[in-house]
Formats: sequence, C-alpha cells, structure tokens
Amino acid sequence: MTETTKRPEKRVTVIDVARAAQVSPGTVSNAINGKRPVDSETRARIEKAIATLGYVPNMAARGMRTGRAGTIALFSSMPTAVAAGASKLGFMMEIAASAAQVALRRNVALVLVPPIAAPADALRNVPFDGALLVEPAEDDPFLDLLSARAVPVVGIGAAPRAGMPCIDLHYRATAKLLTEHLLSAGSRSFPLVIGTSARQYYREFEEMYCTILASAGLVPRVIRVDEAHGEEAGAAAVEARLAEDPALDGVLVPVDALATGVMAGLRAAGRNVPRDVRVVTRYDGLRARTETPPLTAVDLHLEEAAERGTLALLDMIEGAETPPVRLLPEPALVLRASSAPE
Amino acid sequence: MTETTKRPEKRVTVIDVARAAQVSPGTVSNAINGKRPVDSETRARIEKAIATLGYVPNMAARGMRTGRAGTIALFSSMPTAVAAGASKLGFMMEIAASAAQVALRRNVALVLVPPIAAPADALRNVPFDGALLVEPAEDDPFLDLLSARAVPVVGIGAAPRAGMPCIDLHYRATAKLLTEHLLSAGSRSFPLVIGTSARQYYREFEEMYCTILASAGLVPRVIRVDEAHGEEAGAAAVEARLAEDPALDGVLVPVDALATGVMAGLRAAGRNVPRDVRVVTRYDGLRARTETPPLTAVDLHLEEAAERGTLALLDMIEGAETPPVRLLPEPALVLRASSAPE
DNA sequence: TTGAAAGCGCTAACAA
DNA sequence: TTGTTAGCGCTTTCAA
Repeated sequence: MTETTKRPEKRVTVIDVARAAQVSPGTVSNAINGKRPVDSETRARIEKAIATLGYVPNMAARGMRTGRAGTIALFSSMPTAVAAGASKLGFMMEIAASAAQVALRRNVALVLVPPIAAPADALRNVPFDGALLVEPAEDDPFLDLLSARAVPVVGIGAAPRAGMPCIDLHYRATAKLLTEHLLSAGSRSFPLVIGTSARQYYREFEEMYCTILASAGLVPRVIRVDEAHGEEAGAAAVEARLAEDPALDGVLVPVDALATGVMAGLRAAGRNVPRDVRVVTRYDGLRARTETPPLTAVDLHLEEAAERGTLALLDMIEGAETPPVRLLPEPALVLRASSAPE
Repeated sequence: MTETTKRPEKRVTVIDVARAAQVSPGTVSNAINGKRPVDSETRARIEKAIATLGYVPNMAARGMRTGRAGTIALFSSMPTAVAAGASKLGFMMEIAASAAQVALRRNVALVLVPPIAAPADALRNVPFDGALLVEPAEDDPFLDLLSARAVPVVGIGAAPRAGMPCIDLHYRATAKLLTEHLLSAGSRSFPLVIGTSARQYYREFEEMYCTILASAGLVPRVIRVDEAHGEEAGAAAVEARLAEDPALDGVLVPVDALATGVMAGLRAAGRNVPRDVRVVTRYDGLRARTETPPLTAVDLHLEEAAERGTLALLDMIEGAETPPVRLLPEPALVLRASSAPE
C-alpha cells in the first residue's frame, strides 16, 4: 500500500498547497491575503498550485483565527401581521437591499433576520460580527440575543436603549410634517391611529400630534389598535370612530398596514377619500402607492439611512468610535391624492 | 500575584465553563448541543456556570468542527439598471423575504448577495453552505464563484447549466399566457420586447411568442434592447417601432423596467393605453402596480418558488438527493387596466 | 453517563 | 522575503 494509493479524498488545505508550491503554509496564507509581501515568482508558484489542486480556503478556520464572521445581521422586529401582506416586509427589505450593497463593498455580507418565533434558537449556529436593528420595540426579544452575543449594534429609527448608536429616522419631524399637512389641507377633526406596542416611534408621534393639535385649538384623539390584527383592526377602529364623530375629516395613520385598513373602513362607511376624509401615512411603500386613491406619505430617506447605519456598524466592528446619532436629511412629504387640499 | 488577579479579560470558553461546573469540556458541549444524554443534575450545574460566566459559544470554532457555516446565500445577477430604480431589486427581495423565513425555521440564515462588481473579492470572507441563484444568465459570473466553492446550488427560474437543480418558473407557460391574452384582447400587431443578455428566460419567451403568432397567421417581431439602459431603452425602442408600424396595438414586454420605458414611449408618442395599445409585462411588482394605468402581469408564485428552492437546498446540504426540477403551480394572469379588452 | 485528548485549517508571532 | 510553530475554541472519538 503506497502513498499514492491513499483513498479518502480529503479536503485540500494550505498545507497541501504549500507542499506543492514548495513553500511554507504561512507564505501561502500571505500570498492569498496580501498581508505580507510575497516574491512574485513564489506567488506564481503558489497560484499555480492553488489552481491545480483546486484549493478553496476554509472560511470557518479563517474566521476562527481572525475572529471575524464576515457577516452582519439585519433584524426587524415589527409584528408580523403589519409587515406581511401586500407590502411583505417592504420596509425592512428596502433597507436590506441598500445595506447589503454597502456592506459587500467592504467585503461583508448581510444576513437577513425577519421576525421569527424563536430567534435565539434559530440563530444558534449563525455567526455575525454586528447587527442593524430596524425600529426595535423597547422590549424587543432581539435585544437580549444581541447583548448575549456582545456584538456592536446600530439602531435604525431610534435607540431602544440609551447608549446604542442609531440612525435617527426623525419621528418628531415626520409627525409634524403629517399633522401640519392635514391641518393646512383643511382637516379639523382627525384622530391619530397607532399600534399598541411600546415603541419610541409611537410615543413621539403621539406627543407631537397632541402638541400641534392643542396649540391649534383642536382636540387630539389617539386611537390605539393592536398591530397584530393588521388591516381589519384599522378598519374597525375607523368605523367605530366615525360612529362617535361623524364630522371626522381626516386620519393620521402612520403604520401602513393600518392605513390600508382605515381606507377599507372608510369605504365601508361610504366616505370618499379625500373629499370627505383625508388620509395620510408614513412609509411610502407598496401599500401607500397602490391604495385607491394612493396615499400621501413621507420620504424617510431609507436608502441613506441604511447606508449610514451599515457604514457606522462596520466602523464599530473595526474598532472605531462612532458618534451615537447620525443625521439624515429631513423627511419630505410625498403628496398624493388621499389628502388633496379642499 | 494570585489567580484571581489575572487581568486580561479573555473570551469565556467551554474550558472555563467546564472548570466552573467541574466537568469536562466534552460534557459541556453535549449539554449545549444535546448530542449525547447528560445527567440532569450535571446539566443544571453547567447551565448555571454558563449563565454566571456569560458564556457565548464561538460560532467559528463550532463551524470549523462541524463543517457548517450556518448560512445560505441568495444571488441575483440581473443587470443592475433593470433591477434598480423604483422597484429596487424587488424581484430578488420578494424571494429573499420568503427564503429567509423558511431557512431560519431550519436554523439557517440567509445571506443577501445583490449584483456586485467583484463578487469573488467581496465574498472572500463570507462563508455559506449553499446558494440560491435567481434567474442566472448563462455566462453568469456567480457560477464560477459557486463552482469554486463547491457548494450545492439551486436555480430559481431555470438551470443555467445542465444538472443544476432548479425551481422552474414556467417561462413557456408565462409567455403563452401573455401572448394569448393579448390576442384574445384584440391585439393583432404587437412586438415582443426583451433584453440582449443570454438568458433562457428570453429564449423561451421568444420561441413561444413566435410560435403562437405564426400559428395565428400574424407576423412576430422581436425587439432586443440593452437592459443596462433601463427605461430609456424601452421608450426609444417602442417609439422607433411605432414609426415603422403605426398600426401597432400591443406590446409584450416581460422585463418590468423595460415595460415602464415602453409606457413612457407610448405616452410621448401620444398613444393611449389600453385604448390604442395594450401593454403586458411579467413580474407583478411595484412597477407594474404603480404604472398609469397599472400593468397586466403574471402571478409567478414567487413566494412558493422561494420556499421550495430553499427547502431543496437545505436538503441537499444535509446530503439528501433532490429531484432536479420542482414543480410550481401554473402562472396566473393578473389582469389590469393596461390590457383591457376592446 | 463522563473524561481525556486529538485535531479541524488557518493565521500571526517570532526567528531567520 | 520566508520558515517554524503555536494555538484559536470547539466537537468527537475512544476509553472508562
């Protein structure tokens, strides 16, 4: 039984390449990674050996040495029902598309973590060097998971915990924009419809809305509906409200899935949008654009938010200090038929 | 200098946990992974030690032993210009959302790889156990990368190379559906507008379109435009065609970015859709839905395609044999105003 | 049910 | 510019 007969075709390793190229494994490594200069002739031999043997570096082993997974994770925690349906995770996916491209330019890949039942379990074997958290709730289950991993985290929206760097999505400015738009379009009696979960997003919207209405001499009215029930909850809420307030002439409903529900409720109640009632929402996604009539919404500059968040995260992973909050351009109104002025 | 004074806070490892729980590292591993039974009392000690020390397993080390990265990658290679713009990678992202959820249920995460300039370089340090390839071109740069990695691959659309398992997106049936729809809606002179790259998608569309038109006694006309030029190319193509054929009364333009361009071209030429010209496209994404008027498109069952593709891939990774082609429900027409019958 | 020990493949420190 | 060597943290035999 000679050496040449050895059967079990093992994985080709640096050692095999080194032997074939008559150099040491360290030199092979340096030829591949360019961390140290390698003589061009030596490099040629190594490259030839790599090609001949069909060597593919073992990422896991490399990761073990370097301490890098080569990936970052994007988490989105919105209640599934809100995210699902027509716009199917649209908000998250819009961020994901940009983040993935930016990260890849720095040789890091983006891992997608949509809302799931048992995150800790599902991610048992999934390595990542850092995380982007999209509009986390304050009791977000992902937060524990991430603090256990002890990796850098950047929030997109607002920081759920003090000290977490984040890309500010300008909740207050957005609320102001929409509330004042309804006012100037002529609405005088319009509730704010938001979800029940604990989110800074809701809190700041509510605060801004109430302040503006009060100073305009109007009565604010906040309706909370369970996002988990999606569109139907939105429809039911607006129908109930119409019964109490037949003079209702607008609805500010930032969550797009609820907005679609509100539209259905108004249709069912025989109200015309925008003639009788104006409706505005926040995220300018598929739902807002394909509603009949299409909904006035807000350009949040999500693409830019994703890019900055990703770059900040990559910097943190590489050990850089990061300013806690990165600024975005101000949100801009996207005017559509649902809130045409009188 | 006592043991308690050791300063450099090192990572907590199985060894530390084992010491604290007074067991061997192997037992800690088994307690965590449940591969071997562990006495419940012992397990309790280990769990306590893990909690106390804040132990987090090192995924890279685990991956090195098990040979699993814990991720799969989703590649999409469509020319950027087509994918970008309003519907920003919509097709890929729709698949991604479903695939990510299905994969996570099997404790595997999805890595997103949108079209990029230097894929081999960008993915240098990114480990994955398998790949989904969305509508690959025949000379797709990702194919080399994947064969170098020697991981299982599943195509979504059609297999670019013989032997690759794939989820069939029914190109022929889709082409038939759209062509016959235009015919039965009353169109008699309608070109097929497709891209210039080498894709099975285009080839099968062309073939089916030509066959049907010929057997209806009509003259097929195929217009190829460079997808990289996006909407403008579509607009220019249809305007040129109108000059040659003023009787043009329909356009079959499967690529949605080109369809948007065709619509713009028709508008510029003063043609009304659908009164003068009917337009139909394939992917029922943001573009089709928000065009004015909205475009007739096809329900490709992308969600189901993504799910089946992902499951097939995971099975392959686990060593199962996979039938080369998985069947999907037949594509279904989504009728919209752009092709209303006479 | 548990322990001891080998070693996965790579990179980085040190030496030459 | 290159070689030598140690060891990252884990799982998995084999033995008890």
